[in-house]
Amino acid sequence: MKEFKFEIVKKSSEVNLARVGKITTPHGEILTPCFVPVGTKASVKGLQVSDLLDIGAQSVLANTYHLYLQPGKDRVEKNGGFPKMMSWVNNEKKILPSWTDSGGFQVLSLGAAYGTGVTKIATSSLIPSLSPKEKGAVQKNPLAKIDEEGVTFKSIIDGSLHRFTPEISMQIQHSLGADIFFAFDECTSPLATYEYQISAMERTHLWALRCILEHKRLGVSNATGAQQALFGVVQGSGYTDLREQSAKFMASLDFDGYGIGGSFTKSDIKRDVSIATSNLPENKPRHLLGMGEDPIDIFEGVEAGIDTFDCVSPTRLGRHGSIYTENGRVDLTQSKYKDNFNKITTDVKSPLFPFTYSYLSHLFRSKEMLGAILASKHNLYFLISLTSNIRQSILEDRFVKFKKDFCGKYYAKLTV
RNA sequence: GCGGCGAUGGCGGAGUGGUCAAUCGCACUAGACUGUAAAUCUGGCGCCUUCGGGCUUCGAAGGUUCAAAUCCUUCUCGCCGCA
Repeated sequence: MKEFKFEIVKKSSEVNLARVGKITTPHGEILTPCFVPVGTKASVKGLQVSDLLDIGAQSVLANTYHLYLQPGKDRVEKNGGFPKMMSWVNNEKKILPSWTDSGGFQVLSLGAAYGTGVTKIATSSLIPSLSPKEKGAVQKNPLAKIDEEGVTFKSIIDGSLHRFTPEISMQIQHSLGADIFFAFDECTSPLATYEYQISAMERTHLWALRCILEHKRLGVSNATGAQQALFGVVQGSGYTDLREQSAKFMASLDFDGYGIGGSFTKSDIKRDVSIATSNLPENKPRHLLGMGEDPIDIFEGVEAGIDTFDCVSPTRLGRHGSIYTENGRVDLTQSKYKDNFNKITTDVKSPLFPFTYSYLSHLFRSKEMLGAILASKHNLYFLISLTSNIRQSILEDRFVKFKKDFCGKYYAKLTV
């Protein structure tokens, strides 16, 4: 069986940290930079595996907290792991590369952020001037409570209590059977104080050690029998000193690769990711956890030395009626698209190629599920293509021009 | 023709003397969404506004009352029953 491996295929001739790479897993290769579709509950919402193959998806990422709650780790294990369970296979029926997230994001989404409208990206600079949304944030009845040893979650399904520790997250992820999985970490709120960011980061560091020990103790995946790769997660939020400290600590541990996690201030993402990657070993892959709603985040992530991205935005935005176009993001539910009889895209490979704005507008207004499906597939196609084109542009030493051309169009004023 | 019931904002439908520009749902409209609590959520939705408030509304016209979507009279229209 193939072992986990990462090779740098080419370093960018134009941008310091950017590189083209290849991750080898027991279930195949992932060419980087690339975008990883999120299939939280072993389902990329709205899409079949054949759709994912159509649009060039190389791997899929599922979630530990959600699959643990439903259908439960034992059922997933008895299904042969989540990739086999969802038939994440190529045309030769061979299982494809996969990932699981550790539940660390739910520490934020069900904890400090729960019910507040706070997201991991702060729109304004950290503490002094909060956006109205953030000012109005009032925390009540969080579903996640953190202590030094782990996190107690209330089930989002039935309110029952569940305990996650680094060890338990490792055990669950061994049952889920992904090729690559993440250490259990604490994703903090971008609004937390500096003092809190330090204590949370230190806790995440201690948990990282425990994850490595438990992973070694557990050995190969109980679901697949394959050796899984464990990625440590760099924290530190929007503080450069903490990002550096966290990256150096994680780099000192024996991880197979690294996730850059936690919260960011929108304008500082590139700076903070660069600090993290600069302090990580060059010969190991870096994944930017949960980032990619905005194409500029992907460009800047690549410039900051990121190899892989995952993000729920393409499917969530698509379900909610927004699509990416080369001229920017378009909200198909706006009234002006009812009578727009232009084709949405000239790209024959997009699932939206045959259709007019008016038709998609109709699908969303009449609440036909096909609208959400098509838009989700299109958005994933858009981001997967974007990362693939970025890869090609680096190989051909024209990344800077590609970025300029793309962003010039995407961020110009909409004229649809 | 007689009797009964009904007519409320784009639609459905609350309200049956004062706290009603009028609950609520739908539709409409704008916004949000970055390791999925999300096929979701938030705002607006008579007219005007210096956002304090002002103005005109509940089939039509009159009337009672300090006060009417709510009570009375007539009319118009609709539905049901009897001829």
